[in-house]
Amino acid sequence: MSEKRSARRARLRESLIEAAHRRIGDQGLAALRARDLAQEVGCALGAIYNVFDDLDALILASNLRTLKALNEALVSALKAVGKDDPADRLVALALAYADFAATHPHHWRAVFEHRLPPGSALPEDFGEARDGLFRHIAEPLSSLMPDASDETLALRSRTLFSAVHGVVEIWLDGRFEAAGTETLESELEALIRAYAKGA
Amino acid sequence: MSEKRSARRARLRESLIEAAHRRIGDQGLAALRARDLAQEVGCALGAIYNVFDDLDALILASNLRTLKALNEALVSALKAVGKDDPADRLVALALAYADFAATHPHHWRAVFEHRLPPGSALPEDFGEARDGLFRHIAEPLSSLMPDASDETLALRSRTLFSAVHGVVEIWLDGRFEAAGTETLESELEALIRAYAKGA
DNA sequence: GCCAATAAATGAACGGCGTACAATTATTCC
DNA sequence: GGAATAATTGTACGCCGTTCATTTATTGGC
Repeated sequence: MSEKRSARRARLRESLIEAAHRRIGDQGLAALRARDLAQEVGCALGAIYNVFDDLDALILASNLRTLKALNEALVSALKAVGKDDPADRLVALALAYADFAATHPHHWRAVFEHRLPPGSALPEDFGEARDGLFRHIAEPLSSLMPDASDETLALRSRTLFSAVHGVVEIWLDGRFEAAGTETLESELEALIRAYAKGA
Repeated sequence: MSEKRSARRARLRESLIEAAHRRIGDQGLAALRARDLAQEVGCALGAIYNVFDDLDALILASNLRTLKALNEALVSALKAVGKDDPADRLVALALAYADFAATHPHHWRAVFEHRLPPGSALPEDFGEARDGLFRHIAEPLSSLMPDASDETLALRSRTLFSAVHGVVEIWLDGRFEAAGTETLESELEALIRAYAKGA
């Protein structure tokens, strides 16, 4: 059996992703250092590049975890709210999104801050995980706009997601005086209720 | 007269800001290099640090220009639209914002991408220029929500700005398939019309 | 169980970055 | 004109991600 090799490889990959995820959560993406990671997982500096093309690939792996955790948070928020009122469901999604961002600010920021070098494309699974976020919105939105085609529904979903994201982003940004989370939540709710009412 | 000294100083500052602004516009913030700047304006590498504390200060100076240009774009958009319908005015603002971002993507991104080292605060004039953007929104919004207090009006302005910003950001982001500008514009208009109708 | 073949692990070294600094040159003021 | 002062210079430092020749461990055939 040639298990020992691939098993060690997999274990190192896993340790590195874990360490990177933890460090990003603690200190933010900008504080991530290859040398720190190597020391933390107990491998040589060069060993990182044996299991990852570069740090970008490692960051993407960590960010993928964040996206999956975020997705789960949205799913359970949808489970906890009534199925009747689509506006309620949209509000629940937005509040869950804001709560996740406020609870894991560094992880959440890392997903949107990180930029690949120009020319390289996002891996497929990452794009899929991101698109999955939009889809949660499409369902209640279709109740709200019964005449809309699937295409415009997809567009509107992405737009509404982006709007909520923008509000959360600017409200949680350190450059603005940090307002209480209650303010953010009531603002989000006001935005979405108005939008739902007008749609 | 001790003009020669301060005049030279001012000229160097100006040249550096100009060069940085141009380079950011051409290649983006991430491609900005102190050595390139020094070569472009014809001064020594160390001379930069004689007129700026560090590159962050220079970037902030360039970003301040961007903010001022953006502000002017919003002002002239408001001039070109009727004063009657507040929804029209909000739409005009949003479209002008999107147009500016699409026309000067690197400059626009630099304003929001750039992060100061933790602990240091934004200069006053920068914060003022940024807050000025919100104020354009407050005016039509107050017509839309005549019962709202000044405080909630300020909050709603910031929220609506953030929402529009988020939509533009995610639509112009290279990580998403770039849709046509018309799509972005129609999405923004739909978002704001619905919001205005429901408010 | 041994031995080539092959993959993995190592850490010193590379090139590029922002910034600091001692030495040099220019400007100011009396 | 010359002492005092400020600006300019470019080398050098420390840190970064990444590479690579070398060493070490694992594998599959006999």
